[in-house]
Order: sequence, then C-alpha cells, then structure tokens
Amino acid sequence: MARAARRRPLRIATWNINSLRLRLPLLPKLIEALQPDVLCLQETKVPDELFPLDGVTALGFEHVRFRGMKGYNGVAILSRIPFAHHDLAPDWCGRGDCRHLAVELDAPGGPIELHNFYIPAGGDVPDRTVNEKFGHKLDFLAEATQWFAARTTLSRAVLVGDLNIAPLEHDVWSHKQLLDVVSHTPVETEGLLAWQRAGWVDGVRRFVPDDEKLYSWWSYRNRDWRSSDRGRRLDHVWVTDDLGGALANQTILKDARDWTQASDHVPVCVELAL
DNA sequence: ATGGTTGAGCGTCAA
Repeated sequence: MARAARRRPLRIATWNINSLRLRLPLLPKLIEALQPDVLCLQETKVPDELFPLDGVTALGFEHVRFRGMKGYNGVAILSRIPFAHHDLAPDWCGRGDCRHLAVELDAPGGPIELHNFYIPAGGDVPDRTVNEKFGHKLDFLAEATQWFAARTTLSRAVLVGDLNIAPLEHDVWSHKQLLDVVSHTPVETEGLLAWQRAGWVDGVRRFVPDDEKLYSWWSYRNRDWRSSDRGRRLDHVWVTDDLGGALANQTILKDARDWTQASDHVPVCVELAL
C-alpha cells in the first residue's frame, strides 16, 4: 500500500560566528552536529569581495546570500534549498551597516520568509543620552518592531539572529545583577518581548520552561566559561504563529563553546515539521 | 568601579 514517507523536518540554524574567515574550519563540526538545511550567520566580518564563497559551497550550501563590510558586522544565509531574494526591508536606521538579510525559502508546504538579524550590541552604558550606541540599539528595535507590525499579512515567517537581548529572567545567569547591564535592561527586554508578542513564537522556549536557565553566549572574559557559567541567551529563533504547530525540536549547541578557537556565541537550531 | 579576552587589521575600536 502507498504510504507517504514522513518528510525530514526542515532545520534552520543561527550562529554569531565572529569572523567567518577565521572560523570557516569549524563549520563541518556544526554541520555534523546539527545537519542544518539553512544556516544564518552574523558578525561575518568580511567584505563581500572577500567572502569565501567556494568554502561554503564546498560544504553543500549551494544557495548563498551575504552582506558584509570591512571589519565589523556582516550577515550571511547559507542554504541547501533554493530561495528567492526578499528585499522589502528598509536600510535600518539609515546606516547601511549590514545587519539584516532576508530570503524567501522554497520550503515544503509553501514559501517561508526568513529574516536574519544582527541587532546592535549597544555599548556599555544603558543610557542613550551619554551612549549613542545604546540609542542606536533602541532605535533599531523600535524600527524593526514597527516595520513588522505594519506587515499585516505576514505569515509563514522565521526570524533568527543575534538579537543581543536576553529577554527573560532565566535567559541570564543573574537577573538582579544584570538589570542595569546592556542586553538585559527593562527597556530592552520589554521592547524585544513587545516585538515578539506582535505575531511571533519563541521557537526555543517552546521546548524549555521559562524557569530553566538557558544561554547561547558566554563572554571571552572569564577564565573558565563553563564553571563560572555567566551566560546570556542572546541568539534567537522565532516563528510566526501559523508555524508554531510545526515546531518539532530545538538545539543549543553548547559544546561549540569548547571548540578550538571558539566563537563566544554557540549555534542555535530549530526543526520545523512542515 | 574595574578588569577580564577576542577579532580586525595595524589605530584602536567593537564586542
């Protein structure tokens, strides 16, 4: 009798790689562990003319889109499945600073709009009157929130990236001690959750209770990141409400923090049963 | 309050 084969879930991963050229040799380890169909990178730190296209296509990602600049920022989307460009979004805060890419994935069941964000870190002082970088971060957040809110027909979308905000109490090692630390201040966490509530589901917390500690980043500035365990969950995968039922699994690849010459962020992956 | 470390690319700046 004919029985439809159960389709393998679509896996979408995100990683702040903190220099693509330096850490290209680590990508096979990520692929072995997560088997992603789509991999979104942030902080590639490579201008487009120097992007290692041959290196990523050799890993099986035939469909690649990237936007980089010299020294800082930079995002890329590497995919095993075809996609079309999605170029409706504005130049956030009018800076041309390579913090966002979007594509329309040719996914089972219909196209999926995929957004890859690298939100400004925001500097050290959480006060926009003395720290312009914090103002930029808040402006970016507000602009993105408004832009998505205006897209009243948004459906079948996935939003990933280094959002540089740990929104929940247990997304940081000490809620009380981080309330005045950039990434966990109330204006940031409330802003991020307001954006999320306007149509998105947290694809990782769907599987992990809110009262359980969960991190995706550990600073380089600790002697022993694992024993001190002063982490924050800065990297996220959100899906629109209509895809919430397709969420099948999540993985935060904590082992990656111990790889040779590791990034300070680890990959985060979500499976969608489409 | 400060410092701790890493990357880009050669000054420091950004994180």
